[in-house]
Amino acid sequence: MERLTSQKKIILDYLKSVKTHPSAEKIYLEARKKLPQISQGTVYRILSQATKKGGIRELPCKICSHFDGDISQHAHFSCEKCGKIYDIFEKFKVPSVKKVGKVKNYQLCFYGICKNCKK
Amino acid sequence: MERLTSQKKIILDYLKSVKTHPSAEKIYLEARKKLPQISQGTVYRILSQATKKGGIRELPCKICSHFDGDISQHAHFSCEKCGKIYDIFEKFKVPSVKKVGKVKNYQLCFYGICKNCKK
DNA sequence: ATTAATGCAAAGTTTTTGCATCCTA
DNA sequence: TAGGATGCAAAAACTTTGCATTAAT
Repeated sequence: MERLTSQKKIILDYLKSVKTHPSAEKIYLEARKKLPQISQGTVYRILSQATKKGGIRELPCKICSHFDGDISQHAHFSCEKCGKIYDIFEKFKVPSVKKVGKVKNYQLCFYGICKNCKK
Repeated sequence: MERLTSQKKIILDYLKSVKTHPSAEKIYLEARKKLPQISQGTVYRILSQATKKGGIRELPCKICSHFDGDISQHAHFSCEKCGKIYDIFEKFKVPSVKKVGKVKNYQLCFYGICKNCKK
């Protein structure tokens, strides 16, 4: 049976508390503030386990994966300049793709320059 | 000024000719059939250059990037079992995200099990 | 007590890069 | 023939993994 360790709690609590879609590296650095001896391997293991279980969501991106503690269906906007990932909660109609297969989930991501960087 | 080399031609021609969204590794192996001495570094350089110029599109995925020679706006279905990436040409309405920033392009990808694997 | 989970470090993958050389324009 | 592009190999970046040890149940 799965055990709730302090490492797991700290990582998942952090992920649920932020809206910044942090990378594994960022999560590791953040967790280390509370648990200085935590290792990157553990962070990767916990993140991949939680993703598999569906408790969090992984956002595949060119450089490295980012993680989202909010598993409600929503889209993202990724700024190509500052790297920030914004949440997009506006509703949108997705096409039916039953012909191709059974969809478990999907990802919609916009790429561009955010307002902050455009100034 | 940019030069058209045989390496570039072979890679881009290949990408335009297939509908399989090959990975960089696959493209390298394919290109090597025609140009045995081509190197992986060159393949990566050509792909990233063409992506930047907008001639091809990169599909970021967990394991490694895949590339699409079709830059028309369309969605994808990624089979979690066989790894195949299908094209979805059905139209769909995307939300306006002007509040967040200027969108250059976007990516919509469905994840699930394809009909072929479900059999 | 069991045994799942961790820390550590080594190894695995994918991608990038420096540099001498080559070849397109 | 100038300088952009390549091949090669080394290095960087990200992630996974084996194993002895720790700690949750």
